[in-house]
Amino acid sequence: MAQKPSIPKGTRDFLPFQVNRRDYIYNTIKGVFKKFGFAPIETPSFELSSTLMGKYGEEGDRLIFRILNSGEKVKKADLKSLEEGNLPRFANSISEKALRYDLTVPFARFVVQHQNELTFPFKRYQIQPVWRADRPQKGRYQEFYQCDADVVGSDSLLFEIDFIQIFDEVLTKLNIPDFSIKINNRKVLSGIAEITGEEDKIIPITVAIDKLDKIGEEGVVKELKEKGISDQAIKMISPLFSLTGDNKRMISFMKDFLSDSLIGSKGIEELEYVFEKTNLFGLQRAKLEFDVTLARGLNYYTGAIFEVKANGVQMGSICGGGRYDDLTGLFGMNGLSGVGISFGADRIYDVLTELELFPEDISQNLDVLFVNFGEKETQFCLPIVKKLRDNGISVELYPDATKLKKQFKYADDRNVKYTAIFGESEIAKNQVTLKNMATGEQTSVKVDEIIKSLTK
RNA sequence: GUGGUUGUAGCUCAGCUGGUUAGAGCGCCUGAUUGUGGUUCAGGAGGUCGUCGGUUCGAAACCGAUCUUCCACCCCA
Repeated sequence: MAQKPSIPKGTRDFLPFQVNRRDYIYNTIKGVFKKFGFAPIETPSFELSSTLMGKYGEEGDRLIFRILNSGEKVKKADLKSLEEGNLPRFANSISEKALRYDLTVPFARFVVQHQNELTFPFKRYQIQPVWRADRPQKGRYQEFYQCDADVVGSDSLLFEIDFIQIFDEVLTKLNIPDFSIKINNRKVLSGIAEITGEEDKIIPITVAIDKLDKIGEEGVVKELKEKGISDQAIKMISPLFSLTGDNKRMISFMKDFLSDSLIGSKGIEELEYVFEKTNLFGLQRAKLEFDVTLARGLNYYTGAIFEVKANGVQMGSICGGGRYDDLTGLFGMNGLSGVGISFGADRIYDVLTELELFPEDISQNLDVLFVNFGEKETQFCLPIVKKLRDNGISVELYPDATKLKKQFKYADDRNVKYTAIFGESEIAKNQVTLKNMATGEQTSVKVDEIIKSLTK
């Protein structure tokens, strides 16, 4: 018996209307990337394990999909390591490849490998699927697409400003009514750790305060204590919990707060620059917000950190990004600063669905359907069909001369704009009857004028 | 990775403390309407109750395993 077919957890099939909607998102993003001077690249869906492992922290390693060695190669299995409980070593003995976990690390590898073929600063965009062995939830899949734009080879803050505009422009074009671009700076976070005398605990500190809006001040204090942060340090940090007001005010507060920290002051200076320059031209719909509690991608970000949230929708962040000063250093090429952003296309899809923001016409795959009346009428139809197609109009002639009810229902299901009726009586008058499927209105047009009336 | 949750027709869901032939709405197909879809009416098809095993005279229901869904952690797009 045929078993019920299924697909692995956290993966999805896409129906035509869904692919149309996804393409609409990708094309919008691509258009803006191109406008800002980014060029496309692609990298393999899987990399050598050694390229990926250890680049995302311990958590990340756990979530990387490994590819089992093929055929005879599994014989290399290091059974001794398995017995000794050394699972990473055992895994490496049977797997030397892994599915791409994000687009940033493969990009760093790409830049190092092709450094002599690239012109710096090198700006690329890349839209490809990535895989994570995470437990699926709503808006979290094991296979999903990332749409990244990065620039390497420049530490100019002008790129941070460009990326803010890219976020703004893409999401405005997609018609998302209300969204916030949150920005912070890793140097500010370092500064906080420094002035509290807990420099080595920067990660636990920032991870804890990142949860402020979720678990509240008490929760954060509790977590800080659990991580072994001194009471004195917690007391110093606590003013940050109630930091509110406009960006200018928060920044000036942080400026004082971090005045004893060189690195912290540098972070504030960078933020000030970005805000000041962005204010010169303004943004369309985005709210640009400084958020000290924002702490993402700490494993490699060194400067700006971005996160974008759609307001009024229950959904995690829809975009992220930041600056990483030495990503290519991991592959032996030092001193190249990079900054980049990523659009979470799948989440944007869910937001657009929830807010009903997809345009109607993107699910339209067929402009005209010709009714099939039989062999004789087909003779007259085919040249017209050809002519319409040559003019960029998508046309089908129904494959069988079945009853009209069925043909019209097919046209309806296909969401066709016009049904063309070219039967005996029309042929006699050298006219075609065009039925507008949305309004039900029928008009007779001369055969020579079909294209004119369809393209107006 | 930890704790929980879900699975019955294409879809959304009923189905009582285990008891004949498992239901509804929507969708689908056929006809009313042999040159007209979206409305209406009449009829029809469609289910090894996620899968495997166990308990029982008897399981959609109880137990176990497994897969899947969603949720909270962890982390993250």
